[in-house]
Amino acid sequence: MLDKDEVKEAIVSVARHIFSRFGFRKTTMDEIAIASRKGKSSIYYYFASKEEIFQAVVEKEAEIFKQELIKATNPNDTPAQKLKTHVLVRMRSMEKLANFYSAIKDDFLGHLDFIEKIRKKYDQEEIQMMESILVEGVENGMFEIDDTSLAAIAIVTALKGMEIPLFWGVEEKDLESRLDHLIHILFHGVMKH
Amino acid sequence: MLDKDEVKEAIVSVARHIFSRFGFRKTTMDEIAIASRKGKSSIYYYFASKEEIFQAVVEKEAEIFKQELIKATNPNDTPAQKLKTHVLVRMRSMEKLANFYSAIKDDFLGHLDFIEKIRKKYDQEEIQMMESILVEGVENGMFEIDDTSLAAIAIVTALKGMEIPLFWGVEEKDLESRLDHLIHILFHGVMKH
DNA sequence: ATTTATTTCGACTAATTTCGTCGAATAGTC
DNA sequence: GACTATTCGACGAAATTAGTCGAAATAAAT
Repeated sequence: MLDKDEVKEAIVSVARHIFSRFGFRKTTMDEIAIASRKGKSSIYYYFASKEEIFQAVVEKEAEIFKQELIKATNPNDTPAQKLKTHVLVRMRSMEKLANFYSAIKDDFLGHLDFIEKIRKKYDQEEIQMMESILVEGVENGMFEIDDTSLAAIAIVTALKGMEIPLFWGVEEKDLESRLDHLIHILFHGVMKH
Repeated sequence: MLDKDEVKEAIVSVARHIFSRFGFRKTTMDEIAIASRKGKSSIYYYFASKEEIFQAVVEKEAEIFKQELIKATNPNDTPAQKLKTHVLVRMRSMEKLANFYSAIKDDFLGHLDFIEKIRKKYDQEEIQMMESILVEGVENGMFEIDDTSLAAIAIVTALKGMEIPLFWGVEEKDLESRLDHLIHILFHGVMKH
């Protein structure tokens, strides 16, 4: 017999696909069921509601996002290299998510409070990652920062600011050059001279 | 005051955009209204129903398609050139429509009989265009065809067959080579030797 | 084999969404 | 001011959809 979790995984994967195309509101349970080759009631055997499926999808996206950041981190890199890699990988991963987020951006999702929770949790984790890079840089004398905690928050916040144009379809070239600028500014504002 | 037809045009244009993204079923009148910066009732002032808007969109697509074929026709070309141009322009225009058709392909549109009517009308017109090319070719001795009417139907039918892979996402390279083959076959089966 | 637990599904209902209507309000014209 | 053209909010009817329930089917356990 197939493991229950595997079935759930499969449903989430199918649902992610449909949510990416039609957003939350326009995606129906019947569509998810049919695409999963199941009856609608069978879907409810695994998930209590449409929101619960959506939550699983969002959590999976967030987890993949985090893993990509971790995977890209080479422990042997200098802190400066780590910082640059982090920024670049972050944007590349975000681009992959852009479809998904632009599909759901018109749905009113304010009533789904788990989204805010997930966002905060992963925010926190990314800030931790960033801070440990900064701390390492300070320790080996490469960076010069008074309050690494505040600096980490500031940098992550700045990076998040750069997501926004992704979802509103700003020209990519413009985006790349902005990214270069940001990296440049980060480095020359942060490197010991 | 703005002309009534201009407002209708604007609504059709907005609607085309939304239909392309969500298909017929998932597109709501409210969305069309909001995107047109109007109340929903105002839309009904110009169109009697959602179907009527959709019909206008389909007719516009068909008309643009036809105009592109006409525009691409250079009267000074040889019939052989005209035939080749027709085939190429047809596929290029079809590619532009592929989004629209793949968006609505999952909706059950069998109950909208005007679609069939429009299709038939433009079918007829394209066959006429094709036949006049063939006739011209026969008259100046370039082509050798017994029944140009039947031949025109056969060729247009073959071309329509090549639309299908467009909507199901076959590899483009494969498509291009198929197109080359078709043109090649058409010519060497049709040119007087 | 029989019982028990797991999984699927069709049919149904309640809640929501959406179409389309109507009458009133607003703006533009004579 | 009267008259027409246009917009809109509120509403009911119809359709769609989320979620339930019990029964059927399938697999596991005894």
